[in-house]
Amino acid sequence: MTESSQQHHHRRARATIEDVATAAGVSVATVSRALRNLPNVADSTRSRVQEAAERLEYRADPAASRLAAGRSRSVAVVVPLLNGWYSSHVVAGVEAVCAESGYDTIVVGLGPGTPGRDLFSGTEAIHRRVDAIIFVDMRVSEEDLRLLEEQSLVVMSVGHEMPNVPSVGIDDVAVGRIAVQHLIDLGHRRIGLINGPEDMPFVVPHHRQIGFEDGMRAAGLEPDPSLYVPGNFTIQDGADALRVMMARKEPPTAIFALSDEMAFGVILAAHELGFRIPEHFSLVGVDDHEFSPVVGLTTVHQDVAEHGARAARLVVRQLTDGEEPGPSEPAPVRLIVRDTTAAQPGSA
Amino acid sequence: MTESSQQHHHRRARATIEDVATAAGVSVATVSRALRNLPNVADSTRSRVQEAAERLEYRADPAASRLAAGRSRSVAVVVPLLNGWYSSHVVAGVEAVCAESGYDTIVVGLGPGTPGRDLFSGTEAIHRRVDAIIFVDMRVSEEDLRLLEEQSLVVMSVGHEMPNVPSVGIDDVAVGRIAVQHLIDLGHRRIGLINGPEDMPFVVPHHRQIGFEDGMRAAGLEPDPSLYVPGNFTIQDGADALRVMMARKEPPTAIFALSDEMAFGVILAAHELGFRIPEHFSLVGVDDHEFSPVVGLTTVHQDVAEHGARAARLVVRQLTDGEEPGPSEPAPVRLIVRDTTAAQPGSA
DNA sequence: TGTCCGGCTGTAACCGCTTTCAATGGGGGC
DNA sequence: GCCCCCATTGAAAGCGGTTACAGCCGGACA
Repeated sequence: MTESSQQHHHRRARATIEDVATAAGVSVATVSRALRNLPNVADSTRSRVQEAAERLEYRADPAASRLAAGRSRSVAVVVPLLNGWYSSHVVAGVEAVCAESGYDTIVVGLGPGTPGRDLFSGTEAIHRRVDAIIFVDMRVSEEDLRLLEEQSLVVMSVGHEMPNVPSVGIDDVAVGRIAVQHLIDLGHRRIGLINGPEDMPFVVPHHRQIGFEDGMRAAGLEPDPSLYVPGNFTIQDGADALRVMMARKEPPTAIFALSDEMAFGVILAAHELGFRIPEHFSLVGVDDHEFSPVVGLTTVHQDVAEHGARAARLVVRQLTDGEEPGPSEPAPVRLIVRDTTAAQPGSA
Repeated sequence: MTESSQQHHHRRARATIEDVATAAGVSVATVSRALRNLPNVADSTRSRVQEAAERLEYRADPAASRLAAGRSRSVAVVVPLLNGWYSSHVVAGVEAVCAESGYDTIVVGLGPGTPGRDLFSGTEAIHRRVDAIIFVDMRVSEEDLRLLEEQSLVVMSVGHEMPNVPSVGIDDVAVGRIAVQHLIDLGHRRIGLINGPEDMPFVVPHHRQIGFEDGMRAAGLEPDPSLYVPGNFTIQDGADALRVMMARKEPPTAIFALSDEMAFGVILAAHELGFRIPEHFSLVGVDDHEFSPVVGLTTVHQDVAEHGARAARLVVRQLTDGEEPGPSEPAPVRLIVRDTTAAQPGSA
């Protein structure tokens, strides 16, 4: 091997649109149109351009496109916690359809853990960085929404309804109703609720509670708030809640936990306390976490990744066709009966 | 309210760098320098510019900056599964430091679930989209690495070592050794291993297995491969593995599961099969999952979010100072003894 | 056969910032 | 007091696309 042959082959510099134009014998404008499948390009021309592009391994520089076109072809997913079960599933769903549609997915963690941070201040504000923002489980102030509006960003919410913002999520009232209905059908009357945090006005747990109470009343039962124990959606909260409930004179015969993670805590604490499920009490959760089938947890299933996917689809459609999404119906949920619920012994 | 007053206040169009220049009475070049804290700007000038910028609510258009500067100020995190425990924690860590350093974090899911997709093909190739790529738990071909190299992208790996790529992760051999050592110290001799997948040559489980075997031999014990059960790191795999192990004539008195999720499966199956832990056998996992303290699982702790953070810091530093990271030492791990391990009854 | 129309293309003006290079001016050294 | 040097600043050339606008040309229509 001679000196001259050694690795002098360092690939030509990245081809620009001009190179392609030259190679195809057309103008850059035509290349641009041809490659983006815009109309008004003769078929023969288009294929000639495509060939040239392929041959040169041409890829449009996204920065240049963005600058010229004024659209970034990327969407931000803003979540309180990037490694939470719910958020990470939503992100996965969003990313899948964004990728498919040619959008970049940029994630932003904006929880209690990141105090000073917000989307608007600082050099690194969201400004002009993305075409759309998908909020997951976040409350956004009117003021902030107005700012986003002003930048004509497409906004979407997952898991939390906000006025004037299209959202995807489930009917949380129905979730509560379905869960409690199942327990009532099994003959349970004294049903405990492992609720959301008690101080903060989150709407998801609130709705589920409403559904729970609706369901009770529909069956002619009066919900007993002394059987509500607040929780923060962690497994530990579930475990703690069970201890509190079982310390009562008359413990519930069934428990509705607002999330599977809390239900897992219940299961653990039950083992420790010597209770057996469903012999001693029934338990139903919400989510259908990956672990739920394994522990046999009866739960209200929701397809969270699909929520993200759906949100992303709506966003992409709006970005593409300008088609504003109407008020969409809530994503489906369904009860999955497994091994943690059984008929209340004393009942019919 | 008269007709003319209605909402005609639509905020002035976004200020450009020129507006700031005019407002501050300097040239755009000076504004650019002043706002990015470059040297060679008089203090008085700088503050005048800053004031003007603030007053006009000026934010540099990222697309324009990117195009002009040739750097995108964003990094890609490529993971096999966006909603896995490990990946989502790494992503969280990466995002936190990227945000702090003014980088966007764009996520890419590139697992078995997304067959045709790769980083290089298609219009939406990674090309020129990011300054750096952080691979999480991914094997990347030499060929692909060469392509990335060519684009002079900074590359980093988390959780998986590759030749010629700086990586952050733990010493997986040590993990195996630590876990088994603990069990041996407790008097266990017949120790089961819930391993990685048996067909695929993943290095993480392999290293942990090596460590496991090293530890055994160091104590004068011969590891017994018939006590190895393959798994795929899911809770279900753990449960299944326990059943297999316990079906043996001489079941192990202790089990080392290569991940906490698999260990959870063991705990569940144990309940079902009527085994008590640690009375009937000891169990140690790896990860220190959020659930582990709650179930009392003894495990080898690793701070996964911190891995991501560390990787991001290295990347940012390299991007900023051009300082290539030397071979860094592995992140620390430590044994956390909780309730699933105890002395082997028959031992000293 | 002369217009008109519509499909294709090309020209060139941006998009908004970074950076090179040259110009300017004041202070220190001699 | 003069000259040189360095700290500041500005002018202008990109960065690599997109797109409004205008030109060209052949067929349909009268």
